[in-house]
Amino acid sequence: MPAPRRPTDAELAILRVLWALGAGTVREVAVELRRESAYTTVLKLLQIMTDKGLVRRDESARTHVYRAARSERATQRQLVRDLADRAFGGSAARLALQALAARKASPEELAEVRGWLAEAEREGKREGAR
Amino acid sequence: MPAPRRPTDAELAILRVLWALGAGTVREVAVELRRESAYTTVLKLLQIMTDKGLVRRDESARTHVYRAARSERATQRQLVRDLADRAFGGSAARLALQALAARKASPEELAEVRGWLAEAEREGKREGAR
DNA sequence: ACGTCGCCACGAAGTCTTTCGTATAGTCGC
DNA sequence: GCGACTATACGAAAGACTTCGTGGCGACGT
Repeated sequence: MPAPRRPTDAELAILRVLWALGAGTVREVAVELRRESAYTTVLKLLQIMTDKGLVRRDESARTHVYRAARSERATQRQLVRDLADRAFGGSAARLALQALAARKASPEELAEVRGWLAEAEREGKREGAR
Repeated sequence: MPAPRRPTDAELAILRVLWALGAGTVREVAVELRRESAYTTVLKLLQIMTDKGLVRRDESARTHVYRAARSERATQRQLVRDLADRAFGGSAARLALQALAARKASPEELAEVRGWLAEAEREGKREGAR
């Protein structure tokens, strides 16, 4: 494996569908994106993505079935890291703060931030006491 | 202004230099990126970026001086929003959480998160009491 | 058996991004 | 004025991204 290149916009749109579906045929993905792309466009993209290793293809049936090669979470993490490097001097935390400032969060999201913060402070204290 | 398209990788690298310098000539930017690009490459990119409206150019002197058209913060915000839309279902908060999980934060950054959280909860409470 | 339909493979076009070489011209020192 | 050194402008090439048309092949109904 040479180097895991960052998925392009069109590839990401397809990955989103595959993550939601779990797995899907070309037609299923194309239907999901119906306004955006013709069938053969989706097919071509999936072929390219197979070559790149972004998706895996089950060819046992005549109609192939695709699934994302990496999890949504792992891909998100890669994209976040990439953006942090390109635009935030490598600081994911500063990226996070900018994201928090961008839009209002739901109560659930707030709770998650609270939980993360508590965890981070616990760790900080433990190291500080050493 | 038609629509502020997202800066490409090479453009972002140049913008980073301009933000750090405040303003700069082609040569100054090129020196900053010395290992990465030849002088004329930087020049060409700056010309393109001028057309796109990403930078502004002062031509009063023979040696032109460039500065970023939009602030670092505004650009970061645009990129965050863009990534949230493309990979996080539009939720900037979920993007933030992913970023927080990615790497360890410094005490200062922790404090900022704490401050943001306090603010967000104050607002939530006020709305809840209505 | 044959027409129709769905499926995959492939190629090609158009655009965008990035790179750099070459051309042209201003400026300074002598 | 001339040469050396700057500067900008422009064009071209190479690669990536995205789009879709065409062709061929198998499956299925009648």
